[in-house]
Amino acid sequence: MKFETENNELSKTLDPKQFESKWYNHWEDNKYFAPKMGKQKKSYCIIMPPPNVTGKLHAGHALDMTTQDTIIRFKRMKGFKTLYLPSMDHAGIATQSVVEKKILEDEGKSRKDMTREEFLERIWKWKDEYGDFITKQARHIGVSCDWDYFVFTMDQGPHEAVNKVFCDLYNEGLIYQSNYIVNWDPLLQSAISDAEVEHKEVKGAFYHVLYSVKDHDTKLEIATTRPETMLGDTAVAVNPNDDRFKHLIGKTAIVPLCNREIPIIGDEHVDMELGTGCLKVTPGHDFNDFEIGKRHKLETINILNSDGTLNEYGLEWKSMSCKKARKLIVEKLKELGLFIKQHDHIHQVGHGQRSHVPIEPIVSKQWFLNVQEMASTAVKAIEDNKTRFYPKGWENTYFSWLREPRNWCISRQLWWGHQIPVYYCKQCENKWAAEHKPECCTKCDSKHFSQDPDVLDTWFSSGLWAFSTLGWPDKKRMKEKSFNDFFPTSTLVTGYDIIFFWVARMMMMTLKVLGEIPFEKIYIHAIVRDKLGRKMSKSLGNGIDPIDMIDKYGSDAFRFALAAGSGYNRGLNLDPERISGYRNFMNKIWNAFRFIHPFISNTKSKLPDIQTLDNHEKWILGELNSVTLKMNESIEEFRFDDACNAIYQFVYDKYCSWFIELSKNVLYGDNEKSKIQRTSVLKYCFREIVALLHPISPFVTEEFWQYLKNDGEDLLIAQEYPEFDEKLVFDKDQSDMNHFIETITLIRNMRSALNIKPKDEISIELFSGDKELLKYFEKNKVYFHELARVKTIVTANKNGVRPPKSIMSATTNTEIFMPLEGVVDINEHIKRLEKNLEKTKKEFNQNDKKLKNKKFAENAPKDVIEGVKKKVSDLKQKIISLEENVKSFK
RNA sequence: GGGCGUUUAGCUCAGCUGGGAGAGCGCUACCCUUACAAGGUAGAUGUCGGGGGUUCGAUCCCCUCAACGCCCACCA
Repeated sequence: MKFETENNELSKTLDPKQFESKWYNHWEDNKYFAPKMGKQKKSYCIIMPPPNVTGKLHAGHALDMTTQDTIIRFKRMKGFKTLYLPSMDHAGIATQSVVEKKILEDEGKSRKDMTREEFLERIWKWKDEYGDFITKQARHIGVSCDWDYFVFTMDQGPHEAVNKVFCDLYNEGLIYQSNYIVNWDPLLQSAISDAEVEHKEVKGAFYHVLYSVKDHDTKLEIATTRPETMLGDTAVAVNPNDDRFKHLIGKTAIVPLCNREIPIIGDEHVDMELGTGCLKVTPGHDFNDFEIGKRHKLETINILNSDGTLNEYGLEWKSMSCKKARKLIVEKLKELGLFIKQHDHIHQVGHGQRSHVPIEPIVSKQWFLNVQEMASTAVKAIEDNKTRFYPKGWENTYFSWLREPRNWCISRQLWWGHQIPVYYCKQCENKWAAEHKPECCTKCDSKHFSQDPDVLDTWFSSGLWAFSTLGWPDKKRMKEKSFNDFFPTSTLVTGYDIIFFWVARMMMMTLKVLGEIPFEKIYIHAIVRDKLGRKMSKSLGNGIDPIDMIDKYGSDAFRFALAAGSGYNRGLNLDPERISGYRNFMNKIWNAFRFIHPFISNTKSKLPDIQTLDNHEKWILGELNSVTLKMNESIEEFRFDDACNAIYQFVYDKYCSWFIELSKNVLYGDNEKSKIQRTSVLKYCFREIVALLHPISPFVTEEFWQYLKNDGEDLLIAQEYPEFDEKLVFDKDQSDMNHFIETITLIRNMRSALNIKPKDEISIELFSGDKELLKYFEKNKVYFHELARVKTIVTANKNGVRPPKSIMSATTNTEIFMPLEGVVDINEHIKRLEKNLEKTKKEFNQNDKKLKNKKFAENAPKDVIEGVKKKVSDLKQKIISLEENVKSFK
């Protein structure tokens, strides 16, 4: 027992470091995380959204993992066969950049100085070295995943899944190669998908330039934000309904600078109101223009190199960046007198999600996945409630992405990733897809063939994650991993920022490949921000490092803070102060435990016979029972905030503040029988508290369990989760106790207001119309002394004679009189009484008015009317007694 | 340009299908009372963003305005 000091006493403060890693190792080493069939005879599976291999645990991961682990531990205790499957993503672009940068820094070598094989070897080496850093950190969070199931997206299993799916979709014609305009990231020098483009507001300008018309003396004024792309213009377009220009359709315009002759065409797309009504068409570098180009069979000219600089079409500006060229070209146009004017223009420009540089629309040969049909199937699955979003509102985000999908560009010009399994024969120009590297060409048997150099978008393999992690497509592996038990998985837990990156794609791919939904529920949690609601970022330096927090406050407190902030909200503003608050909470529980510890060692954990329970015991068990219900319901529907509040309040306000305090008298008293009974109730409640809390804060609760468990009982992680019990509902005891608490609080309030020293004892007289309640007070005389230092107490019916010259206060059903003793500031007391009176009268009037309102009486439901009636009569009584007391002093 | 969301105590937020507003932290006063000062007891504070409407009754429903935030959209 590590907590005991030299004197064999438990230390006053809880030190999480004493047991966190101890318990994690113990759980892991003894296979407590492995799926095991429990009483539910059903399984429950969550797949961890794979963190990037380059990653360091950030607050978002911590929230992700905490909510997942809470659900898993809850379900495990409920008796489900649970699997929390840990995984990791190769994160193509991110990882390749990191490693490239590192090699450049260390050795001054770029990727181009190496062969593909050499480079990949280096990445794998890097991955082996740093790759499981994040999984080590995850253990500090306490994730109860079965590490035997760990999968990396580049492992053999997922690789086979990727290849199989690719080939099937290819053979079905859904994966195709096409020359199409794509988002080109000039820094990565790769195509990226639409989802990876972020639009940012950029201050630019409209440049007005003159194009001359061949054999015609008019000049066309064209407005553009990108004058440099005129070098790739292959048409000028006007709206065919535009009277200003329609006579020019069919004529030829001449592009300045390169003097290319291009047709003037009519296209409805041109907005007559915008710019000058004349549009330069650059099919090679603009999405709209590309479409126009297709419609009019225009030539497509690519004026850019893969790094975003101008190529030979750039003439004298060749090899310059677009930005630089733009400036010089504008100057040149000015010289030539072709420049009219420019004015500022703020517009949205696409930037690479990873590289943060402006993306260039470029026409290139890429692989695409036709998602049209898959998308509508995925929409339907949610519409039909086959899978549900929690909170439901996120459906809209999902739908908005899937209802107008553009085909997914899945090829990336990178080396790190799943290489596209398409092969090209050098002999016969055959092209085919194959799951396994072929021996020879499928047509001509030639051994001279090459594989497509591109790799797949990282999200392609992630899209298969719901089933490739469980062994698919290999029958043997699927059996080993109990595929049939765990697929479809139960709940997907993730942030809203990847609803379309990941959730939508898993839905599409899984429905397509297996014809089933990937998961039954989708819980979308908040995005973690700093306490001011700002995104955590490196540049702001406002990031919260989970490991720091765990170090400072303990994993349990950190987890509790995250859970307490998680419900159906979209943002979680994490303030370290809060974590520290919950650290205090953990310490509070610890000290409650320290108090009961000496009494419970020889006590049974079993609940005593209900018949023998006294009022206070029934009360606490009733309260415990409600909390149990609340916790079960809340976790079930992902309202972790409610669950945390419920247990927090129970522990602080019920168990510690009242039950333990009320128990002292019993425990230090002489009645052995009551003592034993009270001890077992204290212990029983504490065991339940610890069990209820375990899914949220696993370490400290497991530690407590060691002191609480019976001989032969397993660890807490393997115990059953408490359930609501109808036998433990005690309404009468609950309401009596509430009156009691109210009365005690009021007496304390009076003491405090009158500046009576905490140690001084007082006498009081209680008047009430409720005989039962008076009896209850009589029975609890001793506690008035314990809790409010009341020396003598007299109870009387409300018709009794009030003591003269007494300080008075009242709840709605009890009047409290405190005879004057010593020097008390009467004026102060009268002031207080009058304030109270005013407040009570106001409340009375409000309710009375309502009652007198005919329409209220006609329309309001009976129970509401009854409630108001009762309130009015109680308040009236209270007013009378307050007034009398005021009078007695005047 | 579309869509979504937020606006409740000093701060961060809860308030389910309408019956008179809550929590945590912070703050104030008094207490080192033998579980806990990472604590105890008591206390203060809100025109529930503005305006209008429906209703006997609105923080909750409808309309409108405002502020802030997020997402989507092909850069004329």
